[in-house]
Amino acid sequence: MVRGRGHGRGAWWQDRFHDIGARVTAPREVVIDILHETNDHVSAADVYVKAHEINPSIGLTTVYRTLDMLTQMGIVQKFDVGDGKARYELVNNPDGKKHHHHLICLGCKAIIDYSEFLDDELEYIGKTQNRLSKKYNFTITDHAISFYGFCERCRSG
Amino acid sequence: MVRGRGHGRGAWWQDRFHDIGARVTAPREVVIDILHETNDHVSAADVYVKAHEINPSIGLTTVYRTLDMLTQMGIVQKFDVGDGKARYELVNNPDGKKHHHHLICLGCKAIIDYSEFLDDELEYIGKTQNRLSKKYNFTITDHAISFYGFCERCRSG
DNA sequence: CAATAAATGAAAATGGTTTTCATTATTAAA
DNA sequence: TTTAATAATGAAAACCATTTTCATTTATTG
Repeated sequence: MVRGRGHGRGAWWQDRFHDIGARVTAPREVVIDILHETNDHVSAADVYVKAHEINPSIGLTTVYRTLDMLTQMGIVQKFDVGDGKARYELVNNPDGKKHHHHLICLGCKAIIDYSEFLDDELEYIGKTQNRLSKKYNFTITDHAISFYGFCERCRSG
Repeated sequence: MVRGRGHGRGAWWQDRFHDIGARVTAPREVVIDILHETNDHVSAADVYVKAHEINPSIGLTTVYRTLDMLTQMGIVQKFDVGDGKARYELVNNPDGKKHHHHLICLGCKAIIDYSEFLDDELEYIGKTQNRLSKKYNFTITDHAISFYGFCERCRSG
């Protein structure tokens, strides 16, 4: 069965949209395509610039609305580095990038992705998630681990 | 040796200030006192309201500046729930509250603190932190673990 | 094809955070 | 102490990411 990275009728995320009664529209396709093609942690403005190149009629408002919707659906993770603008990235998913976490420099706000040591993580997170969801009667859909500190540059600066 | 919760001359954080050549001023004392007395995740505005009750001459700008400074020093952790305002809380410290992490509801943005299962965490985080700081030549000063999902209310809603 | 409802974009409004700058308070020096 | 140098403060203005409003367009349903 061919599914791959294509976005034809039936791409995985379109099913998710249909499930909740949301329409699959051109602007939404563009935004999701951009997220797929990016390995960065993009801001809404970043997405807007790229979307605008592809289709100048797409407005910033729609980008925000789409990113919010995707976040609500758990398709995108929104997070904050501390520089005043939210960042977005695709959550682990059939087509998406590998599960990873962040190393954030408090000096220059640089973000390093790491995806090593996932075995240990899986064990720890799985166990903890189970215990927490029981204890607090909470449906857990995602998690984030961030380490803060200083990169070499900012340490010596 | 009595240290307790007092903030007389020599309180732990004042030493930190002196170390970096920052002055110990009345507004800064007020802000730090407020953080000590709060178990919540306060916004800058929250701190401002309380500070203003204690000393009406304290301005919002100074609250922001003090919180930023404390964040830079690693005394306070700044984080974002996704509702547009930054939250602040004291990091684990001699006087501070217990090490904990967050369970964040994507529906109502409620934040549940949990501090259970710290033994497992200590093991996992300690190991991972070591490996990461070596591999990425990064000085790690702090970490955050957040679980996202839906509380009972928002799940059934 | 018509009717209904959802989605969109432009512009304006919002609101948290930062900057500016003149004043005040703190520290170090004499 | 008093004074000089410098850091910190507060009010107001500026900033800027995000949200709201609303008239228009587009997608679905019958």
